[in-house]
Amino acid sequence: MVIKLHDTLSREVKALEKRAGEPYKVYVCGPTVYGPAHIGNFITFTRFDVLYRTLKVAGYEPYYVRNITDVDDKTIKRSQEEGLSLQAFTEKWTQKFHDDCAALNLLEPDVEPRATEHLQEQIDLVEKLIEKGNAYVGGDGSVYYRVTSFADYGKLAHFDPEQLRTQDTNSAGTANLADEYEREAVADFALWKAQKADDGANSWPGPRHPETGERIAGRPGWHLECSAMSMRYLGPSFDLHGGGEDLCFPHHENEIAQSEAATGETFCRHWMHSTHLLVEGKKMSKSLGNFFTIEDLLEKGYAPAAIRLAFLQGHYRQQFNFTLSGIDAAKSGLEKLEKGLQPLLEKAGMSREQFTGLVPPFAENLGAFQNAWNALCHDLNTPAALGSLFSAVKRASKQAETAEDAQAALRAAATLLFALGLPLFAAQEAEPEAVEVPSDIAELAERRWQAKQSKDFATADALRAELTEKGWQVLDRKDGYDVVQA
RNA sequence: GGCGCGGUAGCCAAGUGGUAAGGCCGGGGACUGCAAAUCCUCUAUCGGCGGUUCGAUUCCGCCCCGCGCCUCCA
Repeated sequence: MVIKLHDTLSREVKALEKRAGEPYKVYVCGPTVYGPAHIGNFITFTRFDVLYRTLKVAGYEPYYVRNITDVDDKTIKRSQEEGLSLQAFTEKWTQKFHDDCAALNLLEPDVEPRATEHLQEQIDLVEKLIEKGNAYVGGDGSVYYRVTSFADYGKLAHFDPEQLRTQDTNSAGTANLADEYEREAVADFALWKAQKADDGANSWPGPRHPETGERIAGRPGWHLECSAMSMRYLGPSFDLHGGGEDLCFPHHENEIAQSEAATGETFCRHWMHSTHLLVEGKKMSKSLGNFFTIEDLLEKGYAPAAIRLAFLQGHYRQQFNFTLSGIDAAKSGLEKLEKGLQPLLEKAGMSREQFTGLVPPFAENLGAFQNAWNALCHDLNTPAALGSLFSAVKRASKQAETAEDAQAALRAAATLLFALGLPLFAAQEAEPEAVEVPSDIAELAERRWQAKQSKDFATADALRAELTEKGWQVLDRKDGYDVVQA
């Protein structure tokens, strides 16, 4: 099956081309580990996870690289504030990131390179750019990329190069001239930042100065690590590169400039960007109280699978409004899917464990689930896929006549659920039990049961009302009853 | 200012030149003494005004409203 995706560079929905005999090479810009990632970060990573899974199911044999940026202004500053070494600090947050990824059922990338572990590749790249005339040492001793040396600069973000060169204010309206003496042009960006006093111990011998031949102490600039690491693991030209929409410019634009100037080859054939989310209708911010980490949501009692489903209810190129009530809705939806599959499991003679143990993909007709799959293949349309998935579960239950039918439908369902990364039947361990029923409540419930047994419904109803008032609910069974908190 | 996106039922959200998927919530019904659960079922002419067309929610133009990037924020 061919997957089609919108490409930022051409601004078209294009078929992804798998090169025979080669894996499909994907690079996604991972987190900068200076604190807990928030749901905005994770909706992006979840979307790329769905892409990765979909590529797997479709037979693209994806090779997925997602980096960890563990050196920049923020990581250095915060580690110093906490009195930790950069390494210890970033390790802590990397671990936290991994925990959250696992909670959200994100598959691990094939490689997860860290910036500080690939300094040599970055230094080599800078030296090559200096050598080719694309980079220079600025007034402050840092190495800058000469934007005018790259004719295609601006092609990804579709910005006018001339305007970029001459733009003297940024979008906040502030002057863009702070370091005009350090750089030749305002659009030039740092490849290697010369050591500063407040960098502390976070300095490495860098590229050689073109005149003195001495290594410039400092640290890599932003953008550089992604060029160096993507080419290290995927080669000078690979298939797909992605990240959040904010990375389109300047980050990805600069990656292209660095990489293509150095290699002369097309850096990447397809660019995918994930639109930012709104939370409760507003841009997420701490002051508005709508800023959430995964941990925040888990502490509020939301199930990770419900969070994931809520993420997928929106299309990756469409502005999406994430809400807490949306997670509740997703939770109900998840339960509906599980209940909807029950008749198929029974007909197929399959247990829940056997079902969740199925390892897709299955190369066969997807039957009722074909539409859902088609939606995923068409620009990763997860909302449409989910819509079709719900319909398909219902339809498959009705249509399945034999155990074989049911089994085939379940394999198809498992394939779709794998692609979406939705773990069903996983939340069972969260059963209540722990809640103790107070003795007075238990006594009221027992009296109601006795009243009911003796057909004294008036008393039974009165007792039920009393229990409800106290926040408890009686659920009758054929041979008894349960008492739960309302 | 430059580039771009969106406005579809109470909420979330697909989609199509020929009168609109799905999910949540809510209503009605069936079934249970009641309740819960379950099952069935119901709820939109697609921001406004023009144009093209046999026919537009879907194409074009204008307008209104909301939003994103151009800030080392995914």
